[in-house]
Amino acid sequence: MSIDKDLLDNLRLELRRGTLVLSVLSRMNTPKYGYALVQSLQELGVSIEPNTLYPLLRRLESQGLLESRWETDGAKPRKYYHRTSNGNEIYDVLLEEWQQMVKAMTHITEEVSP
Amino acid sequence: MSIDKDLLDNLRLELRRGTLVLSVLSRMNTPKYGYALVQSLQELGVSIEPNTLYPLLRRLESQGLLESRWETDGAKPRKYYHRTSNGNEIYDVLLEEWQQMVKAMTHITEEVSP
DNA sequence: GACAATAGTGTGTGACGCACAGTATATTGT
DNA sequence: ACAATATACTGTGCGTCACACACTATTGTC
Repeated sequence: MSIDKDLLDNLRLELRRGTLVLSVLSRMNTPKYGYALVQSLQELGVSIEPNTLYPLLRRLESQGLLESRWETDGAKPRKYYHRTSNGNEIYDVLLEEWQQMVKAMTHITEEVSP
Repeated sequence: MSIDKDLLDNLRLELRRGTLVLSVLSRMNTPKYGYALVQSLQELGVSIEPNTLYPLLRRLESQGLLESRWETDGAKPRKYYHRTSNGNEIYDVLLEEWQQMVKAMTHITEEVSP
């Protein structure tokens, strides 16, 4: 029986929810702009489309975790984002949550069911 | 500045999506019924409400990953679930996905941003 | 001038954890 | 005997977000 690709893609997508926020916030201790962030996340093993990242950056800004400023000096205008102090706090707590979850998941998937 | 609890709860919930499927599937190599599963997941560090677990079990069955049968011998009728062969395959692949994700997340959150 | 790369915005959809509401029966406590 | 609690389950709607689709604009390369 072959695996249902649609179902697998769907489950994979559900696993990604939430972790993208953590990935992005982890990079934003120093200012970065969207296009370069796509590249550097890719290099670090987190594949994300521009169409997903730009709205995410804007949402995190509206939620008060990031703030932005335009750099228009160069050839192309770029919107730089960085974490706010609130974003720093939320990031720290979320990272802890993630680590607890990983421990729990490691424990439960290694425990043999009776 | 105090942390926005609502936002944190929301982000925490997003992190949970997907992992509950993995948690539940990990337990279903041997048949189990809903109420006991809530208890045993709780003991293994995965807190889940019955109102969340029962619909999840039914959804996984409709997706072909679990199948069920009623046990009506005892004092109370119980619906036992266990993984299908398709569910076994999906579980193995999803577990691998999760482990890749954990590695990527560990890498990216430990990497100091320039 | 055509095409690719760079850099961004706007909008709608599908899926799921959750909350709320509910049913039914057995067991325990008074 | 009756109330409270525990056990065991079903039904339904909502909020949220990663994604897909569509789009704009300018620079760089050939």
